Amino acid sequence: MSAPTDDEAAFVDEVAEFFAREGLPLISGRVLGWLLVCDPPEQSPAQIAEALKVSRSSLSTAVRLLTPGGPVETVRRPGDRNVYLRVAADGWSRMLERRYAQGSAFRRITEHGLRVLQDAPAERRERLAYVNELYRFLESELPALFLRWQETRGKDPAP
Amino acid sequence: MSAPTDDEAAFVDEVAEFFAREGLPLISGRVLGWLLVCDPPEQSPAQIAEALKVSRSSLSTAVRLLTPGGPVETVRRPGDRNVYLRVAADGWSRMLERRYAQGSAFRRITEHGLRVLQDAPAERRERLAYVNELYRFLESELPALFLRWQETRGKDPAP
DNA sequence: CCGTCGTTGCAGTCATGACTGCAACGACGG
DNA sequence: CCGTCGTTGCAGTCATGACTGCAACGACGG
Repeated sequence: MSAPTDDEAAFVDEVAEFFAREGLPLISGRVLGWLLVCDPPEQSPAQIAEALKVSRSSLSTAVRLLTPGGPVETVRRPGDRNVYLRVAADGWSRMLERRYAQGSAFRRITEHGLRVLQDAPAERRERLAYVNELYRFLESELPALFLRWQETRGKDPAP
Repeated sequence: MSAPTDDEAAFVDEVAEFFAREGLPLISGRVLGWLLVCDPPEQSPAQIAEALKVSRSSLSTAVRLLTPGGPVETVRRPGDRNVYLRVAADGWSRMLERRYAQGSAFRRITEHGLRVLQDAPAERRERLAYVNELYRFLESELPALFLRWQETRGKDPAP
């Protein structure tokens, strides 16, 4: 109940490994994986720390990376001092949306570069201008993509 | 000519910093930034190493991360033993496409998780099933997005 | 054949950050 | 008021990987 089976542990590690390649600490990834399969689906930090065999302090910092606007949300129950964590209904698409939105930061960098080359011949600015256009294209198209997702599937998040 | 101006160096570092956050080594990011603005646009490894003040060996390994199917390509000129590097005309969208395609790896992980929960009640599988659907959605939509980009803009890459 | 170039491997340095374990704190239900 | 919980800060360990500098090599134009 509070400990993962071998198969579940293997899955948890796969998830962690995947997100580690994207810069997330290993423990954060394991929390994410565990919250996807654990039973019950809402667990207190203490339960998670025990299930994953990690110290409470590192769990606390690991959760902080997942919870403000991320794929994990916090639940409080009246008359219960414990805090519970669970995967947020729409948190995953929010996370991906935010990751893709990172591209606009790079769009701004390319525009800085174009300002630096302000007086250079057009042919020298071409490379940067091309990349800038690509990011502007994605920036204009991706929100519509996620909107379409919300419409088809994301409408019915459980309370 | 072979050394960046202060403004160019600042731009190069911005690019490097951005890609460093995505797991790319600092030097690789600086090479990428430099190749976006340098003059001439094609430079030999020796020239780049001098412009960026890095050792040739680390430059060589840094370039390897950018060049096989990445945003940088290698050019050889007949009667010239030097190798030249430049940003590939369509390399940038290829790079992003590949990055987004990474999602299918995670889709496979979610399917592994669903197999692990094969005998669990449907309500417990819900969380994973939702994430799985989201990745399947993106996997089906993103290729069309890049295709549209190729059609509108990517048609005329310089030889 | 000589000299330069790009690559690769290796030893070694250095910075970073993930993680643990402990202590201290505020919150809060009993 | 007591006890547990979650959080935060801190010191300390450990692994990783980025980078340098050197040596060795093959390729190749002169």
